Parts: sequence; structure tokens; C-alpha cells
Amino acid sequence: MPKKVDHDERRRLIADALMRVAAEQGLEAVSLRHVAAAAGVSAGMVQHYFRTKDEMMSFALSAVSERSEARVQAAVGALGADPPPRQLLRTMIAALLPLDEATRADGRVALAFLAYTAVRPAASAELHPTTAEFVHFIASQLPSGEPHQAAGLLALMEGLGVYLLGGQYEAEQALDALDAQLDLLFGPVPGGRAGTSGWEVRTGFASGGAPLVEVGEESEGVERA
Amino acid sequence: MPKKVDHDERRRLIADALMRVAAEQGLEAVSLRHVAAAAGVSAGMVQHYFRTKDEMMSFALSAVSERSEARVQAAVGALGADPPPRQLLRTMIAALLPLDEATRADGRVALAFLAYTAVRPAASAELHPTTAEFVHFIASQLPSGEPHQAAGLLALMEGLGVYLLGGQYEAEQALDALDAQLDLLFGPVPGGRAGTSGWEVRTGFASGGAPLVEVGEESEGVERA
DNA sequence: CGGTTGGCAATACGACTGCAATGCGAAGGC
DNA sequence: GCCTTCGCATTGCAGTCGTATTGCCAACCG
Repeated sequence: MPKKVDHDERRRLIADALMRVAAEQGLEAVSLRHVAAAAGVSAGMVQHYFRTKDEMMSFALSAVSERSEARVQAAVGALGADPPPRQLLRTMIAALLPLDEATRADGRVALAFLAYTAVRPAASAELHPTTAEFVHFIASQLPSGEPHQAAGLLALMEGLGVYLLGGQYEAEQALDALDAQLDLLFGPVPGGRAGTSGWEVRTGFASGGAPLVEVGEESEGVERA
Repeated sequence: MPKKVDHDERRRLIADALMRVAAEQGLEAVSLRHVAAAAGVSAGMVQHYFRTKDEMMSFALSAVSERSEARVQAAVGALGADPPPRQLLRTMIAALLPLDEATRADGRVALAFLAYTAVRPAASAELHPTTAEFVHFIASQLPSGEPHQAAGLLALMEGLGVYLLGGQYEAEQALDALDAQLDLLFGPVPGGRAGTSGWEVRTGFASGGAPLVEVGEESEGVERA
């Protein structure tokens, strides 16, 4: 073989550029040439490593999931062995929340992919049934062991992420809501951060903030179409 | 003036077609010609009623929110005067959840718009700060009156919607999780549907189901891009 | 009846898309 | 020292995009 290049490294480099484009301008702006320009390579090279655009999208999709998984594992690993369940869950969930600008960018990409795959189920067939396992794990950490409560906690995390991305919740409000939920599930903790002080619903989104309304109806129905 | 046509009715007809296209093929597939074809009109007519595509998108966006609002009001109106807070909240939230195939289509559109506006904040500037008001209202219905708990309940609803759309949760599981949460907030009810019986995490999504993984990381981070 | 005006269709245009095909330089195998 | 093979860039093509422009038809005013 002639040249020696790490095939997978190149693909990751391209996928990084894709995520950068998607985070800034949305998935609609993701095109071969656009991604190539963002990666600082030629459009032909992108085509060389991904024979089709769908292939590129699928790779980027799995890259997103891999990175988040790594993020959770890093956060949990910093916790030491056998942490108390409440702290473990809080750490894992906080690691999955888009709390700072860097993780918000990733969250936007993930959100875009969420809508993307909602219409193209085949694009994510390779991904594992992580959600079900996660619910199961959460339930095992709960005092009640209730799967319903575990599913609710996971959904709460998801919703917090959506609202954080939409700008309706600030990071602190989201964490307060999370802690309040953990209070409900584990029982209140004296030294916790679960106090009610200082919470105020944010108003006045006129200053270029993200939309509120469609978040409120993110999952609403419109009848037929 | 010559002809007599209801300007707004035409716009709604076109917006309906747009939502149909978006629900089936995603927002990326929404183009003037596509929408025109779905509406059974000429492309020129669409252009006549919406001078620009962004104008059309904004109109459809507000139409989505209007419809969901109407849905909630209809559900609440069927409840009679002064319903108990728990029942009121459950009814409102259930009305916003994509529980059947018809509302799922609307939910897909709303999800697409959510990702869309995450990148174009200006497209939704006209929408009101509904979320903050909603949190406030929920808090007023809660025994604790805790805004944190209210924000958490709203986030849980949002997450349930996302997972319902993704196919990770079935309608019954979502409602069970919702009721379990209401149990936590209001205290358990003897006659409630909050039993743990029959809950089983769904596995084996191989059969064309929607993705699980990127839902699990819907709000994760990927570092920088 | 002529003219004006709104409703709507058709077309043209430039920019962009994904993708296939082609070309060329460089690095090893023989 | 060829010669294959890989890495990568370039170009071309058919199609779609959003938008501006043009033109026809029907309806109402005078």
C-alpha cells in the first residue's frame, strides 16, 4: 500500500467538521462541500472516505453517541468506587445535560439528529437499545426500584436538555429541578442544594433568545398534519 | 377588488400541507414546490401567499403552537369547572403528549421545528414566553407550590414526548411514568393507576423502530463540535 | 365598455446539491 | 525500474433549490 493514513482518524476529522457545521447552522446546512470546507479539506476527500452522504451522516450520528457515552464514563470514573446511588445518578445525568456552551453545541447536533432520525428510522438501526438498559439501571439505583420512576427521571433529564437548549431554563434552574426530583425519589437531604431560594422563572426572551412556545408544545399534536 | 378569497384560509391550507410534508419526510424536504404539490396547488400560488420561504415557515410554526394550545383548552374544557389539581395537570399534560399516531405526526413536526429554531432564533421571536407561565401555573397547582418541582414536571412531559416520538416508550409506559410522578408530587392515591404491575422495558428495537441511542444522548455533549 | 386590480400560473435564473468519472502524484512490491 | 494501488483533487452532470419576473384571466369600478 502506498501512503499511510489512519482511515478512521480521517473519518473522525470529517465528522467533527460536520458537527461543527450542524451545531452552527443546522443539519440542513450539512453538505459535502460545506463539511469539506469546514474540515479544511477538498470535497473529493470527503467523498473518498464516505461514498455517500448517508454514510457520512450515520457515522457522525454514532460518533455523537460515542462521545456522550465517553463523557458519562469520565464523569462516573472521577467518582471513585461504589458512590452512593443518588450521587451516581446525579453525576451521570449532569454529564448528559448541555450545561455550558461547549456541550450546548453538541446538544444542538444531537437534537438535530433526533429530528433527522425521527423521519429516517433506518439511519440509526445500528445503535443499541441504550434507553431500555438505562431505565433498568436507574431503577436499580432507586430506593423504590420502580421502573416507572426511573423512566420518569430519564424523561425529566431529556426534557431538561431540551429546555436548556431552547434557552427556557438556565443551567442552575435545570440542576435545581434535577435535585428537587432526586429529593422526591430519595427523600430530602439536609445538606443538599435543594433549597427553594432564588428561583425565578425567566421572562422577557425578547433579546434574541430561543423560542419558548414550540418547546412548550414540542410534543403536542396538531390533529392530522 | 376582483376575486374574493379568504387570504388567511389559503395560508392555513398551505401550512397544513407543509406540516404533512414535514411529518412524513422531515423539514429538510419542505420546499415551495413540494408543499405546493402536497397542497394540490401551483408553486406560484404558494409564492403568492408567502413572499418568502421563511415567512411560510414562521406561519407554520405559529400554526403548530396554536393548534396545541387549542388541544389543551379542549381537553381542559371537557373537565368541568374547578377540577382537582392533579386531574387538571394530568389532563393538560396528556393532551400535549403524542400518544396516538395522529398526534405523533404533529409531534414530529414540532420536534423538527424545535431543532430548526435552535439554529434560527429569529424565526420564533413572535412567540410568547409560554413556558415560564406554564411553570408558574403548574407550581400553583402543586401541593408544595415548589417551582423546582413544577419545572421538573414540565421537563418530564417534554422528555416523555421525545421518547414517545422516538419509539422508546409506548403510550402506556409514558402515562405510567406520568402517574408515578404525580404520585410523588401529590402523594399516592389508592384508586390510582399507579401500580407497578406489567411494566417491562421494551427491548429489541430492530424492527425498524426509531433510534434509541441518540435519544439517550439527545442532550449530551461532544466536547467542541 | 374599457380599465384597473387581485389571483394565480409559468418561466427564467443563478446558486447549490449529491454523485460519478477522471486524472495525477506518490509510495511500496516485484 | 516499472507498475500497481492508494490518496486525493478536479470536473462534469442532472437535478432541486429560492426567488424575481412576466403574463393571462376573472372580476369589479367607472
